[in-house]
Amino acid sequence: MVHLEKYIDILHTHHLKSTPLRLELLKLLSSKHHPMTAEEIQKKLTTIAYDQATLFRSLKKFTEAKLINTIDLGEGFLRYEIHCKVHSHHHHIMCNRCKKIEVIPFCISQEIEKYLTKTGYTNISHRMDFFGQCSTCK
Amino acid sequence: MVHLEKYIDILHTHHLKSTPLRLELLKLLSSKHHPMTAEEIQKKLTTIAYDQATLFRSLKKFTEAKLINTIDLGEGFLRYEIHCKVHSHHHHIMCNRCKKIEVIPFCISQEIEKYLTKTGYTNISHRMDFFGQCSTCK
DNA sequence: CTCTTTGCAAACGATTTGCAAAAAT
DNA sequence: ATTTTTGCAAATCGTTTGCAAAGAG
Repeated sequence: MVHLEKYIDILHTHHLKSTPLRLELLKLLSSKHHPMTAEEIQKKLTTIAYDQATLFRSLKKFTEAKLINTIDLGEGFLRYEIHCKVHSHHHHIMCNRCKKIEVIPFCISQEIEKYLTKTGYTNISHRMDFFGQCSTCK
Repeated sequence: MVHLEKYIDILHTHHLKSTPLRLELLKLLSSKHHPMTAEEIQKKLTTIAYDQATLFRSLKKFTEAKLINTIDLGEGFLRYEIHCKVHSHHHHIMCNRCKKIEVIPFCISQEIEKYLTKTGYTNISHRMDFFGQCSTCK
């Protein structure tokens, strides 16, 4: 109970009420710096009872509050990853074969963003994902 | 009839049998260098009768044959664009407000691909999409 | 003639929704 | 006390599938 207060605080700071599921979800996502699917989350979150709909609602709330990032690697479902200042802006590479996901800890969008700014775009954001065969699958 | 032979040829070159839907679909996608949704395609393809399932099957076949590119901008549905050597490798920017999609005619992935190659990845590909407010929506 | 493609209707799977009850602050 | 969150069940929506009939080469 005692060290859950950290997570209660985080939720409150983000204007989210603290509930059993939200605490466990935040704890889980904080422990893994890895984009998890809803299914993976459900398999891990076995200590409490909750409904699937509630999980999706919490994930949406967390995303809106920028507590987590929603990641779409074109798999047909979404992944969720804690939004952490330490690994701030990064990208991912997923292995074509084993589906392992790794972080690419830097970005290279400046040239395109400069081009887009000149073209008249504002408020520019981007998505950039890589795919390839990892060294163990080769 | 006569100038459809061009499209029949293209289909055959790609080992695809020529059918009324495939011809019209190829003609439509060739006329627009723009990533269209299945719904948009259906609204345009009114001269012939066909089933939705057939359309999706044709889109999948075309993609496998690399006649078209399937594009996922995270909208919850896919878009399809003719695969054309003239605009070969490019990316897209979509306006946050009006959803207009424009082509970014160049790429900047070399630095990351070099990094990934060093890390042991082979067969690297990527996805890169930009989002922002366009000049008319500003 | 053989293999591929089609139409139809039903299935899919991730996510969302309506609603009334329960919980958080 | 008020607002938010939950559980349940049903719905949504883009896309896919099984199957037997039709069409292409």
